[in-house]
Amino acid sequence: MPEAQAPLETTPSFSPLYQQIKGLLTRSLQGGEWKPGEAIPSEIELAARFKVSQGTVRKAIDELATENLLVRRQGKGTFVATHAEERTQYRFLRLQPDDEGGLSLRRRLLDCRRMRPPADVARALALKGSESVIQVRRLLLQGEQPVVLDEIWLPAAPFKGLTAERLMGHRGPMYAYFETEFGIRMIRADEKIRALAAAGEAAQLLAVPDGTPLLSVERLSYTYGDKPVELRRGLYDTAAHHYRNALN
Amino acid sequence: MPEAQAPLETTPSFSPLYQQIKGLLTRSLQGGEWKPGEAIPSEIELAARFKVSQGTVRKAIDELATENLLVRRQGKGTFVATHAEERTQYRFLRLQPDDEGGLSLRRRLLDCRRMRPPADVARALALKGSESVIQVRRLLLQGEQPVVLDEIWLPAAPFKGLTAERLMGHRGPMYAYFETEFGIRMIRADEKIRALAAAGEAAQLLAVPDGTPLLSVERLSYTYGDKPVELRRGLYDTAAHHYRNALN
DNA sequence: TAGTGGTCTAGACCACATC
DNA sequence: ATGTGGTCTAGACCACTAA
Repeated sequence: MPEAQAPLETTPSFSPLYQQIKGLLTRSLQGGEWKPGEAIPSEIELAARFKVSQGTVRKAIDELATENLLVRRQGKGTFVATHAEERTQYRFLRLQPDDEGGLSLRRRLLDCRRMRPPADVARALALKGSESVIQVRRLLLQGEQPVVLDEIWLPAAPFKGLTAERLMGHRGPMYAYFETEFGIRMIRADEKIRALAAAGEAAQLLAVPDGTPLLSVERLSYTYGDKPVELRRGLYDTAAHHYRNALN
Repeated sequence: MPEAQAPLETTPSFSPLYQQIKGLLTRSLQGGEWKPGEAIPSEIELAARFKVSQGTVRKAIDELATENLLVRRQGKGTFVATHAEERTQYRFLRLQPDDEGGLSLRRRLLDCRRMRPPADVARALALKGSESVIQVRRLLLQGEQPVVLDEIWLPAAPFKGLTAERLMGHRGPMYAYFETEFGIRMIRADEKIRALAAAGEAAQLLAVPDGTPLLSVERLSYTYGDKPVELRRGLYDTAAHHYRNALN
């Protein structure tokens, strides 16, 4: 017979049980109890652990799945999302070739160095005054044609040990590398997009004339707990590609 | 005692009950049984109508709510979504001023005329050879500064009677006007974004020098049944604004 | 107070994957 | 055969809104 459940926590402020469960699951994810790609315990198991019904656990997991923190697979289990096994790669890159076709880009690492962050970078990453950062620059090429020039800023502390050689060495998405090597998983991002004219070194690297209009994409990526951990400034040559966005 | 429910439809192919309910609800929305802004019947009522449990109706409504076709309001009911009463207006416009502040734009109608569609427009709107279109052009201004130049293409048939005078006359979002005047509601859209250089009339209208990099935003909007009903080509001056996008 | 959506439970059964 | 997620039900109670 359904009875009002005992409150799971003696919090004074009200929040639905499944939200509390969701919080507990998030904490376990954040704390590394289950790693990217691994299965989390079954719904029944979690229900027993938290002393709630399966339906309540289910609703919590449902929300985490729509937020892309978890992935459900019928018959197999529920897994921690990972950038390593994305469907078509590129979880966050919205670039598409104009002529319907798959996007397959080669990477060319330009440089990777540790430095004091410019003021705006430090502000975006919410860094204290003394913390340094790692700057990575790279090109993405379609065949021989450069399409994207990326400038990536990472806080040096959590990415300690990141070097050009190691970056070169890995296969697959950079975000997958961050997961396995540094235990940092990007869960969402905000982008600011504008148009600007190619100039100087950027124009040279992208092999376009000075003054060519480029898409400027500034992406701030967050891990668990809404903590910003990556600032990425991309210049996209949209001569043969476009940025695709679905509005729902 | 829970029993396997009788199949609601004698469809040979399997689909969950709540998906079938969702389909029926969508058909009612499409058919205009409930109009934008109106309340749909309560969950209990719908459950009785469809001879399923409230939970099943609930799940169907949940999905339609996350797709922004319906809006739930606790204690009041479930309502058909409308562009008329959006939170911050601008359901689809992702433009934001660089300095944190609200976006408030004036509209200036440039022209509105009926014509044979260019081939690419006809293709995008999936028009037969003989159908004509209405082209609307307008400016959006921040104070005295033009920020957006829109070129809007609509199939003439469903928008029969649309004139410059009527467009001028209405208040509120254009999409709200389309709902009340023509019974056409935009439910989702796809955008293709690129950078290009201002030229000719567009540069003049936006009051920028020739060659100024602009954001080109091509939006194809869909009504119920994934039917494309509007092609909008916007040129955004990103000198003091940017296109904001959240990646989840 | 009545009506609506929101939460929670318990249990049955289905679909899928694996052994 | 077993275990996982997925669907469906029936019923109780909570939170919010409006008369």
